[in-house]
Amino acid sequence: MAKRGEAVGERISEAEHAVMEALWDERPLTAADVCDRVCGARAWSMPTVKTLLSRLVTKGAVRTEADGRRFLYTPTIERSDYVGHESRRLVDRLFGGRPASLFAQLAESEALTEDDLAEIERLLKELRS
Amino acid sequence: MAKRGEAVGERISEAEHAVMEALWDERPLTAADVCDRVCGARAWSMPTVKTLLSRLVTKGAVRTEADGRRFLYTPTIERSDYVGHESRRLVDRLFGGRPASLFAQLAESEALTEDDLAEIERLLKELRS
DNA sequence: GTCGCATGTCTACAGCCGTAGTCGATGAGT
DNA sequence: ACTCATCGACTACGGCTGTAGACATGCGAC
Repeated sequence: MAKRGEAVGERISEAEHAVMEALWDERPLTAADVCDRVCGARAWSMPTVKTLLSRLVTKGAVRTEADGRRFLYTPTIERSDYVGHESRRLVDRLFGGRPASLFAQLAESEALTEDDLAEIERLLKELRS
Repeated sequence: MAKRGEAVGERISEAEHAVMEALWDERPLTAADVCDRVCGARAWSMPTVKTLLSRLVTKGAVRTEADGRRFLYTPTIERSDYVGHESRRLVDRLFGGRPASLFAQLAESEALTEDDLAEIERLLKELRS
């Protein structure tokens, strides 16, 4: 069994992630706001969004703030942290922790466009400065 | 609901992935062989491995071949395909499909060692040749 | 003051995942 | 031939995930 994380370490599922994206895009949001942003794309109903939000609150990834009788939801973890965490997880799981292997994989599978290459080159130079 | 893939498109879970790694490392293997390779690290029992193997067979990720009364298990999908698929999934989900953003993220979070940078630089040059 | 609508909570339920036990069949040794 | 160890198949079960219905409650309009 995977180790159970502490405060912010709970795994965020795919559906929950969609809700997080909405909250990262703009915060705070009410449940209705979130539904406006995701119910179209995922064909969800309000109850579904409510469930996901409360699960996220339970997991500690989202915080609520009372606003009259309703809640305003705010993410407690930042997108960059989440993204960084997930990226490292992938690199560890599939590339033995070596980011260069990931890069090689992307290159080999021709997933890199000329723009990507140029951008990466630019970043590399920047890092070397 | 996520779309249900056809022949080889079924999602492979984390535990199943560990079994796949063993099979990618050497094939074909019997269930006992697989257990030898993973039961230590994951503290699994034989029945667990058997279950995972049959689920993988059901999902079409592993093929069996009779050998007397036992089975020899062989992966039907290659590791590089799986790894490429998962990488692209991550890039799509978290980086808007732009690999350069992934790279930027890794750089920013200081997940790149000097060796990684050198290696990536080398690969870049190679691609440009 | 009453009624309805908006909102969160609780409950539900099927399917997948992690983990494992049990059982029937079958090949191997005696 | 008989027994025993193996091996796969079937069954199990609690937890998580995706999805949603029912319900209580309380603000806002009249």
